Amino acid sequence: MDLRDENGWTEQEFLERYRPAEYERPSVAADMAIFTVSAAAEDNYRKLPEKELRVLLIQRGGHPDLGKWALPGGFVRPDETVEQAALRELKEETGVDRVYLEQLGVFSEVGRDPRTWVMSCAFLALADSSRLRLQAGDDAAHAAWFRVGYRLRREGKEYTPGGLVKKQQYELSLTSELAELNATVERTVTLTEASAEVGYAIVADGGLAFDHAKILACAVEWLRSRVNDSALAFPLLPSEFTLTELQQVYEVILDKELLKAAFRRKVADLVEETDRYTENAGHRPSRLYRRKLEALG
Amino acid sequence: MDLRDENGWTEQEFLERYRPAEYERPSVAADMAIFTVSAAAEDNYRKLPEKELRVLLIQRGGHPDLGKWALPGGFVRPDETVEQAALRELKEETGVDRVYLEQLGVFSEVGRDPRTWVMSCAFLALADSSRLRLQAGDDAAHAAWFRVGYRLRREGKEYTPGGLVKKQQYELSLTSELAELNATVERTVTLTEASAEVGYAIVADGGLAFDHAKILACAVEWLRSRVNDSALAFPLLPSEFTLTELQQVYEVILDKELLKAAFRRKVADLVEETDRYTENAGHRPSRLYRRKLEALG
DNA sequence: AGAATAGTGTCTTTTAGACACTATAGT
DNA sequence: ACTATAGTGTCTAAAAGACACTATTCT
Repeated sequence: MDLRDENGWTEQEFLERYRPAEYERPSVAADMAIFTVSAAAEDNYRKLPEKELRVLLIQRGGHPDLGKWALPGGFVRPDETVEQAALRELKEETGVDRVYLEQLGVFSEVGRDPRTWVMSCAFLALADSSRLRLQAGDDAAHAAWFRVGYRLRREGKEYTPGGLVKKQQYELSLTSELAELNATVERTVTLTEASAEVGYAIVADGGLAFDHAKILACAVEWLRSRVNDSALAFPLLPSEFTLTELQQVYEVILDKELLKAAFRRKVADLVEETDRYTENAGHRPSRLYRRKLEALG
Repeated sequence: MDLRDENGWTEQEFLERYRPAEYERPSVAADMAIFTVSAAAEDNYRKLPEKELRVLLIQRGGHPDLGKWALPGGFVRPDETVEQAALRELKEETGVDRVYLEQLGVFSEVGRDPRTWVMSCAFLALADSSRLRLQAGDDAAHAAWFRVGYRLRREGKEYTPGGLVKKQQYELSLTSELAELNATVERTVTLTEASAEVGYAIVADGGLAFDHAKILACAVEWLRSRVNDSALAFPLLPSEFTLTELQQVYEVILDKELLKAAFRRKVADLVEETDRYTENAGHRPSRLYRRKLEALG
């Protein structure tokens, strides 16, 4: 590039003279909501165990928010992308390295971290529970998989001049052997002629650190809104699975029962049969399926 | 909070002693793809003018990438969120302040800015063309609305052990009176049993600065994938519009013609009639509709 | 045999696609 | 009168919902 700027410099000359600006810079953390679907305990040998949606949380071992539960994560380094940082932290804290990873968004509310200017680049990760092994990180006193519940509790509309504001309070309940957290998040949809805006506010953090209740609410909503489009359920299952297991993943994410026949029709093109069946189930065995790679793009 | 950490400090004591870590920090820019739908010139007084999807680009007046075209944007400040930064920059550069704004994601590839470590938090904004007035910012030699084209040019699949890689080359063409840019972006979908990953790479930047061809490709794909769910089309229209105009917005985003009867059935619940009609159109006048606020959440 | 799930068939309802038809201001 | 769009009706095809029925293995 031989173009010269108003100082008569080429790009090369400009870069040699360039000194990072005096602007203040934020720390950027990659935090992630890693979900898995695991089987609850079942005493009746005949019945299939119920599936549960679970998310990994780590109890903070230092200030700020000492003792509260937080999403695993860490700061992004200059030699990596935010995705690489997320995968690195995930590997360090759970030992998993091949997961489905998706950006949720940047959470940058002023004052969200009392130490300094920190924005969080939040990720959603999905992993097959059979491949997980949990490793508590160095900064974590404890780590645990929490059962996730997310339900609408209250809803209200309000008409304003030229618009409509809709407020919904969702209860986010997280349960594990170590703790039971109940956070309340308010989702506000502001609708005007020209724009639409969705905002989240934490009404009660329920023992979750920073603004992580908000991130988790976004993560669950993201999951629910996208489970149908793409093949989001497969990363949550082992490579061979029954159609009932696949259906249970959908049901656990949507928190809603689906009809078997319709579900099977819908996923028919996404999977392919194997010759194998489940065994010793206490009832009729079930054919195992594989994800059909040809499908989807 | 009276909890004490391993040094015996309370959170207050910890924060008083806290010094920002020595970690290197990135600059974070909020860049945005602001779209509008405007009417092309039409010589036949009877015919409706064709609609065009347009995006605002600014020609860089300084190094690096001097002379190339870039998305408007600027650095995030410590006293604002990334959304506020995007809106502030938008206001400064276009004079618009009430727009639909959505996070697209963080683009953080190492070396994407030759000066220093800069990650871009990319936004998609939608605005009604009748309300726009363009103001060239201080750092911009020129600014212009570019007609956007985004088409698949080449596609290929490749089977790898345990997976499938699908590569698609899209041509992104941007046309204005000032310049005609043709970038090529490769979209790579990597599918394995456990995960799925979508990556973008710039094959040819066509005169677009930094990785902005990639951001624009993501923006157009985001628009196309979401135009149906939510009421994405309304921010692109004035408050009263004809159903044909609404349909044209969908068509211009999807780059595809839709059937009138089916389209009207689909949007019937999203709009409400007014008593007003278009006038002097050279043909039968058309009823004006308004967005129905009651619909959607 | 009985329990519990696997898997299929079919009827109904809803939604989308296709296309033809009528209606009407403006020149 | 003619043009170009506005707007509706209807047939068909595809997808989703509902539900009943048969099949099968393990205890």
